[in-house]
Amino acid sequence: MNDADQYSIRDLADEFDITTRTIRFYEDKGLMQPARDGQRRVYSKGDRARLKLILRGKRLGFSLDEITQLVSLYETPEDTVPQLEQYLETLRNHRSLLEKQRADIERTLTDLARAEEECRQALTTTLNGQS
DNA sequence: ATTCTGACA
DNA sequence: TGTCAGCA
Repeated sequence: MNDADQYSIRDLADEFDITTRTIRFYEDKGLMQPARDGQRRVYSKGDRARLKLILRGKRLGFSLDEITQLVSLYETPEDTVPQLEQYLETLRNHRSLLEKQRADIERTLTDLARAEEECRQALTTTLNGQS
């Protein structure tokens, strides 16, 4: 089911070490729209490239929503400038999200350190009182 | 044998 | 995303 530029869902699943379920999952999310041979899904080289992009986005920590934006860009090699600008915006939004999460983590860390210190003091105070 | 859709102890 | 079911 291969050789030319046609791939079965299994060909892609094996190639990218993912399950066929995962590929269908991405399709449900609108990330891919493979051709059909009756009910069977038939993937082109373009579909394979798209899946590659989806997987790359996932590795970079992008949400499926962000990946959807990135994939849509790939689908239109035409207007380069607008694409790059949109891509840049997606990257900025992602950076913004990560920085917010980092800020939240740091805040939680300081709160944790404070609680820990209060706990230590309460503990030593109690021990002193008992001895 | 393999894929597909739908569903969820 | 896994998995099981009931089809084709």
